[in-house]
Amino acid sequence: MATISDVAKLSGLSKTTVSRVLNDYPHVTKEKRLLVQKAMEELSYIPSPSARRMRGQITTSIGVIVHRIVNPFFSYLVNAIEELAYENGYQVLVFQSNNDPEKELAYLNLLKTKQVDGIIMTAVVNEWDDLKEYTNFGPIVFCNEYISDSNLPIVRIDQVDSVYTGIRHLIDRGHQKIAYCTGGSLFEMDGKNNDRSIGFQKALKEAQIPMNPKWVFINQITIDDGKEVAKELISMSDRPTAVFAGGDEVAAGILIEIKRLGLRVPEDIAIMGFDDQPIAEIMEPKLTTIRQPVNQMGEKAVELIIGMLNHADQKSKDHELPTELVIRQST
Amino acid sequence: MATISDVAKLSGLSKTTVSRVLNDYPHVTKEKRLLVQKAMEELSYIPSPSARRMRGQITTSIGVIVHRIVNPFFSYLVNAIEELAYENGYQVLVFQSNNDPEKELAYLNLLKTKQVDGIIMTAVVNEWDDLKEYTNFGPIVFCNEYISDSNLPIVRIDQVDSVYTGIRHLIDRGHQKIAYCTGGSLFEMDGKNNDRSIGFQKALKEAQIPMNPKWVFINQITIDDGKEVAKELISMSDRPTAVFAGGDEVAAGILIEIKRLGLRVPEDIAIMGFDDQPIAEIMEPKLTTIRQPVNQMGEKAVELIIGMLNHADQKSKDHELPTELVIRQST
DNA sequence: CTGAAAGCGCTTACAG
DNA sequence: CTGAAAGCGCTTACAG
Repeated sequence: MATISDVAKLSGLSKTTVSRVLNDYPHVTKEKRLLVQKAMEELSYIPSPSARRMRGQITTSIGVIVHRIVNPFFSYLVNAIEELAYENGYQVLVFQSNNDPEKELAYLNLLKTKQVDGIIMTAVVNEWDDLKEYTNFGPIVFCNEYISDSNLPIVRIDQVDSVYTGIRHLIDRGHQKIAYCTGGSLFEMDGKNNDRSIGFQKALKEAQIPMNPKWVFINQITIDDGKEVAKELISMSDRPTAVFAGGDEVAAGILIEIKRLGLRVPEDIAIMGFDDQPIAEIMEPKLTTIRQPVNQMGEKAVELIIGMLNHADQKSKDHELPTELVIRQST
Repeated sequence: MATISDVAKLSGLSKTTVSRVLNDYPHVTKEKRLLVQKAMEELSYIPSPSARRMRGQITTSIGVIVHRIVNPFFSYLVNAIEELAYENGYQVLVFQSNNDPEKELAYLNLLKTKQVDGIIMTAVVNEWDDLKEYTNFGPIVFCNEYISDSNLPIVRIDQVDSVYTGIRHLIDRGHQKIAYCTGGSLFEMDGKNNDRSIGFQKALKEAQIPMNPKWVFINQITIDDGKEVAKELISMSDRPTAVFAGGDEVAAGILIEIKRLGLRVPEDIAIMGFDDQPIAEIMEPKLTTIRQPVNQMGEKAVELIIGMLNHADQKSKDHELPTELVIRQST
């Protein structure tokens, strides 16, 4: 590997000058600049990122914290992030927090040690109090999940309104008994799941439907979780006629199990999901769902991070992207 | 951030000694070692990876080249890799080559610049001649796709036998007209897809069934690709009675479209997939498929890379993991 | 506009 | 067993 010294030697100039053309420093004469560039070309010189990093300079990697990469919503998000990052010369590290606060902190710690230059949090499990110290060590952006009560930029959809719209759709279809599945837990006071449940309650209240706590299912994430929900639903004496799931995987699980148990969708129980993952199109009947603009979300987050790395001012903190109610056959 | 000098100062010892305890160098007295450790603790010292990297030493990141992360087979592979890597203190970078040879080389180039310490290639698009120069710059391991005619370690399943078993299953069910979908292209002389087609031809030959080139579909990867295949299949005057797809996504696409067009599976056309992705269980009828041990594959690859980074000898080049024929309802 | 020198945080001969 | 010093490949005051 050629080093900066080799380039300096070959071009007959100093390392300083070479470094200057490397970093687009203004005051270098055209002739010297060309000499240097020619030498770099000839030696197929690539500056050592480790050395540059150590000097606290240019950086080229972004960490993305997800709950789990095998959830299609997250893999599509990572896909969008990786593609735009690549175009900008950045590499992407995948961090699976798997709902473990310790793991999340361990990943954030990589910001301290300059292993990554910035972090996109698409999942968040710690409290803001435990998170905020890391903001001193590099840019952090929320994308998907978030803590409103923070000073970080947020890329998100309007959770309140999206869920409100979904529940309204169910109500418009004549449903009064509506079950609700969330990936979150009880007692969240901030963030995505909290906003969603506000949307849920708003729609119910508006239609003067009392909420039945027995029909609320927390910590529901996977297809298998959905199957369990379906079993519970069916065993109830007072059974809901519709169920809203916070993710298409859970919705799919419910759908599969309900059909297996001999009931019809949507006639006996209507089901709607969230995200609009490929699976929504595959189910029979096809899932009604709320489409998230996953590519735009990922791209916006990359844009923000790179902007912050270049010390651009963040004009606005909140970046809200539009969702869309996709009505198919399950409602 | 505390540096090695801070630790040296606080412990009253030299940087050399601190560095030695950091790297488990043998000849340090217990007392001094404890002094150093106490100082490190007190300062919550974390060695700078950039600096260590620059000295050509300990490294902590592994790149994984995949075709595209949104393919569930790859996201499960990355999941397994990330988890084991995390346990060993390594970070994982996701590189999507997206079938682009240039991108693949750009990623491999990160090995040269020490941005990653090793690379797991789960996808490979370049020829060995263009790849081999990179082997000088750090460990590379094939996992999933591979080039047999190379000197790199390979983690793989027995492609020949797996496909052979699949096709045999179809033949045993009475099928003689069998279509074949592969993600590869024609004229591949080495690697996964070549081995698969050997398995395909072996099974046919053994049953004395001539191969019909019209029933071979190349470059088939996504659900949408599968739908197209189904349309073509159905429009044929001499139509196959069974189709083998090299991935569950393609198989799912075929299944969906065939049903939509009013034919029955497996009565009119039997379908089998490959991988055993979650989607296989979701389809109706459920997909018969070949299960790949995706977790084991990812873990084995990490194990090999870390071993190589620690300069352990690679005893064997080939690591073959078992597959399983999972018979469900689509055949 | 250009360069010599110091320094980033480590490791590694070399010497004792 | 331990340490002073050189060096990894860069950047950045400082000086001219």
